[in-house]
Amino acid sequence: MPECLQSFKQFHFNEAEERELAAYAKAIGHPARVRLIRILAGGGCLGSDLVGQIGLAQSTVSEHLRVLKEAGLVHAEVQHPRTCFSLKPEALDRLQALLVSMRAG
Amino acid sequence: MPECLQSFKQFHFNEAEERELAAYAKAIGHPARVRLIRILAGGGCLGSDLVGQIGLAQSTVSEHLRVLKEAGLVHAEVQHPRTCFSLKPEALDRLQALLVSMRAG
DNA sequence: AGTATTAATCGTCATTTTGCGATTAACGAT
DNA sequence: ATCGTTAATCGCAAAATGACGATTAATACT
Repeated sequence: MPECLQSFKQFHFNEAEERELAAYAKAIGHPARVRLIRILAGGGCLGSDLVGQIGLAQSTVSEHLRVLKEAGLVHAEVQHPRTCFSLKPEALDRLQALLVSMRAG
Repeated sequence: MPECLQSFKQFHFNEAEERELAAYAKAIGHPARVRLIRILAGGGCLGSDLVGQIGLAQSTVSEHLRVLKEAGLVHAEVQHPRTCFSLKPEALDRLQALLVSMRAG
């Protein structure tokens, strides 16, 4: 079915957006991080019951959370001994928008 | 703003879907692959003008295409000396649906 | 049979990622 | 001042990824 005859087409690449989308996707690209997002999407946040919910060591969960924070998907609010993690919905909105625009371009 | 008091909530994880979403995201999680998808979304397919469009070696582009194929995002149809690559829109539909359900769960 | 073209594969190297245990830092409570 | 609790960080090992040049495979055309 594919026509294969658009070799000549001009593409206007938005390199910044491409990197932005890739960064979001990369952050989500691990089952443990998908699960973390799933949990955090299910309402506010929790300390590190996250560690309990996922079958991984505390340091490993912390690292995954770091990745998510670095990508801007998750926010951390320190509260005394524990920290409160929460999703940043705007980031997921943005990701979805980037996905759409990638297809429609 | 986050309430941080849902430690007790029960989560029904769909591990298969989590891995599925992570796999899609991981495949997209590289700028070169985002660009490949962008190009392929812009109509049918092309041989390896792809190599020209992206500033990478032929073997590298081939590897990125392999990743995209393995993730089910791209289809390859061999035509004599050259191969015709095309997007699989169902896969992107599925990815978007998984993203939505991850947020709403 | 021999040539040209194109994608895939191989081998290699450097870098990054994943995971763990152990340690550290912060800070409220005793 | 000491004790708990919790998250972050430090090393470290194993594995995966990204990139390249070189080689191979497949197949139309001479």
